Amino acid sequence: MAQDITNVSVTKDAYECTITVDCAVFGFQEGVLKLLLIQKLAEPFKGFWLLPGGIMQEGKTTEEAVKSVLLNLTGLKNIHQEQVYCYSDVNRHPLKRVITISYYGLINPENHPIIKQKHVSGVEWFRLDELPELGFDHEQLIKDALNLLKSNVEERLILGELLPARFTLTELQDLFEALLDKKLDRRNFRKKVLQKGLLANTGEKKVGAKGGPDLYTFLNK
Amino acid sequence: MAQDITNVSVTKDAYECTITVDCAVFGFQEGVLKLLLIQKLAEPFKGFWLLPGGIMQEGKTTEEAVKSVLLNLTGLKNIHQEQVYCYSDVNRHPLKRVITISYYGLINPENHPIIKQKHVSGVEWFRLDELPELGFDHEQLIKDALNLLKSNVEERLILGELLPARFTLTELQDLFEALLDKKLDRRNFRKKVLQKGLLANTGEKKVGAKGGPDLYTFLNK
DNA sequence: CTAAACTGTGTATAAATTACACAGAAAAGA
DNA sequence: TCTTTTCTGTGTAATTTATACACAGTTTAG
Repeated sequence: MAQDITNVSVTKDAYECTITVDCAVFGFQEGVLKLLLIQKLAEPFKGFWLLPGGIMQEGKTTEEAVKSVLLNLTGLKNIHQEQVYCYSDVNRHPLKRVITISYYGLINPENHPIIKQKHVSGVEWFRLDELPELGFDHEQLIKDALNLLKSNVEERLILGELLPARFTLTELQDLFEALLDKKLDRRNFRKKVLQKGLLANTGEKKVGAKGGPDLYTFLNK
Repeated sequence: MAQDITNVSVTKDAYECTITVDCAVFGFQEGVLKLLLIQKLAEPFKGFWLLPGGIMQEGKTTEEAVKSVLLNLTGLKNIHQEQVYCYSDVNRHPLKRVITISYYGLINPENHPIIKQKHVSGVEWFRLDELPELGFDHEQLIKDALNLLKSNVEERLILGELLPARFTLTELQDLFEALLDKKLDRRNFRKKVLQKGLLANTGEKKVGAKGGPDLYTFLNK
């Protein structure tokens, strides 16, 4: 019953399989959290909306593959990304066996114009409560990505590129409220995020804003 | 500058790469947390101690690959396992490009005798503070696995197979103290774990133990 | 220069966490 | 069998953390 070593050790002729990456790109737009989806032009799942995704090319890391995929499908570049999970069910893709590493990204859509590339029939931002029917197991990937996003935001203040280099605490709070989908008390919110020790008051004030709010930055970044 | 669709879409001839899995098997033995390592019989890293690991075979999920690898190298079977992270650096393996999905497992060594298989020169439990020099990037994998283990234990009471079906709160606390590497107050510990709502008092007492401690079980398992 | 909209702050209350001690139950040993 | 030892189970006071809440000062808009 014991199997041979060739079954587990890495050899030149070891079984290989295609690696794909999918990326849930979240954008904060008009005060609400949205998700970027593409519409497929070709089978499988032609016409369905999906997370942007694709194969990892030779010599690339999965992180580099995510960058390449996003550029090729949506025109997006320079996206902060976090790894979510590896999905390896055998029948995830109808054409051939693939393993998928999923990521999420966080961007400010104003800084990242999306440019539909020729091999997709649509690229659009969707409100999270108005998602269309999705292909593959992408509902699950989105759910998992959103959970990780929330815990990264709340516990580690990981906000990707949603904030400019210098920002006000109100801008930060608005973000929190949209991402976590709940209203927060201003004074308590400030106490909480400041005592994490990740923020520094620049001593400068934002001009052109009522009240003259202080500008903050992230300390270790 | 825009790349062609063939670079990202899944096709029959899409680039493929070997998938490996590594598993940090933690065991709770003699009141202390240990890690199971194997010693390699062949290059690369011949003679080095490593996490048990190996390739994913055709038609298997990564979870199944972990099971197969553990059986083939250590004789272990039926191990609770949790996915940790996917490592995709291009030069992780000297023989060829591989992508590694890492897992951790938690077992009670008394229930799982380890049987050195013929293609490894050693299989041993090591105390975490007495780990030998390790091959590959396994120091990093262990660090990441241990972090996830701790947060899974503390937040979600995920204890794998370290506990029998029915156990006393003292047994649970001893586990916590070993896994988290700190001393806990008995009364406060009880309040905390009980209010998670994951445990049920069976109403029975453990026989053969002083004090006649109550036996508990996990509710949803 | 007045009105409107925003910022920054402190305190009292509630909730959660921590520190701490003793009586009862079972086993071990005389 | 009874005395000692070792373990279990529990409550409360003190501290820390989280929550609810209001007003005076600053800036833009008109």
